[in-house]
Amino acid sequence: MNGIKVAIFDDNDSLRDSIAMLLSDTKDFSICGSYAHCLHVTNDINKCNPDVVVMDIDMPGINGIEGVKIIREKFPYLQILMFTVFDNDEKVFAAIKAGAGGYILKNASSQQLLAAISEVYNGGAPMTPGIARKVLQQFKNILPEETKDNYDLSHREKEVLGLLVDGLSYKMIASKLEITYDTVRAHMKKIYEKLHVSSMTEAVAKAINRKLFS
Amino acid sequence: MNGIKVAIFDDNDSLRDSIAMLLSDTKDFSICGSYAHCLHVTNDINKCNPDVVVMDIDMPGINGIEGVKIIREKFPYLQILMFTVFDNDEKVFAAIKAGAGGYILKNASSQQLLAAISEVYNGGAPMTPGIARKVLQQFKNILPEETKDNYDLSHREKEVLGLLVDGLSYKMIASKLEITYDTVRAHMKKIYEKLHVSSMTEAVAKAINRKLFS
DNA sequence: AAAGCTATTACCAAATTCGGTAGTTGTTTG
DNA sequence: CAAACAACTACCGAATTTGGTAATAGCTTT
Repeated sequence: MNGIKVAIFDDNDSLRDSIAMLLSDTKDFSICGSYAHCLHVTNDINKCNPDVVVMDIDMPGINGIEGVKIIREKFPYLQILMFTVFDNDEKVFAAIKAGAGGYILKNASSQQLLAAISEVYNGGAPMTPGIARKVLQQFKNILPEETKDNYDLSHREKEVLGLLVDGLSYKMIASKLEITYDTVRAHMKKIYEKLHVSSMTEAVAKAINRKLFS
Repeated sequence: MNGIKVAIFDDNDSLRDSIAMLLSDTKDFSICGSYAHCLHVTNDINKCNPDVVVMDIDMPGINGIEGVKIIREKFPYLQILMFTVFDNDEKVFAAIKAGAGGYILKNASSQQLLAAISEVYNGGAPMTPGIARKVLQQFKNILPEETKDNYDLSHREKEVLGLLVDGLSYKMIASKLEITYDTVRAHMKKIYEKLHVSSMTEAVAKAINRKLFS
């Protein structure tokens, strides 16, 4: 057949044509749509029904990241490969957050682009080495800290603190745990002591920031 | 010269030998150390002084992830490539958190292994497609929510909420902002309304979780 | 068996928070 | 100019939180 069907969104006409040409020359890929902007992205995709979308970022009207968001909402399983000149953290992370499945830079070779389209179609996450490193670095940073700070809370105390973080009052916690209001208070006192705080807000803030909850 | 110097840690003797053989056959790589465990990892690395470490996970005594942590502490700039059979989230994320610069599975081809060593050495982050997808997926999930949820807080309200998150009481906030206690209350009422909450704890939890503060 | 820890309940008094209502002032916007 | 909004102040009553002290029961460790 015509292989992986690709749709391109990029405001650079000649680049779009080059890619279309490239894809047409292979037997594993085919081009099913080529658009200069994302203004009618939903319609466009409905019409050409691609397997993979190649998406630029800098486009007039709706930028590529917004475009990805729109596509994600309407076509949750469609794979999207970002193909752009931007390699700054902000754009990269925004694209991933929006739901892009891969991110390669425009200085990549034709072969790399084809390989990336194929990879993203097959459930991989192709990235330019530098991009991959950025992602890994950032990922490492925001990965939940090991809860070395257990603060030695007992099981019950954690339970109470958890409910507190969920916004429950003493009374509600008592009801939920089927214990007395005064028991909840006793636990809270212990928790305050162990966390070195003296109010609900401080306890909640510390619990969340120390990744104990939520 | 002898190209990229590689040290291998893997308890499978024959696999280690295969890799050593493979590396010796190329001009771009050389093997400088081959070890069955991480028990003397610091010494080992000091002796052979590699550019890249290829690290298995399942090893007796000290596992590969612990090994990575040790290496990271002593040799912050040494690149480490995980090379293992494990493709479960827990191991993958733990390895990244520990400081691995790449993660490929043992079912990869020789060529892919060589490419990965080269890539990790050159500042990339080689990953098996499935691993990359896992990372991207998880990354997407824990990436800070877009602050689309600004909740339209006014400048003053943000200020008040910020102090609340820091654990201050109404009275303390009033004092800090040099306004009346009742004014603080007025702001709080607005904040509650905008955040759709009705207690300090809920406000704090929402503020932190929505990345509005701290 | 004594000591230590966890979970539980209880009461008091002071401090703090919450919801509602109401008003002034100054700035921005249609 | 009128309307809308942000910042500010004020009071009331009810609900909630906080700190202190005290006690019982079960379970584990020494």
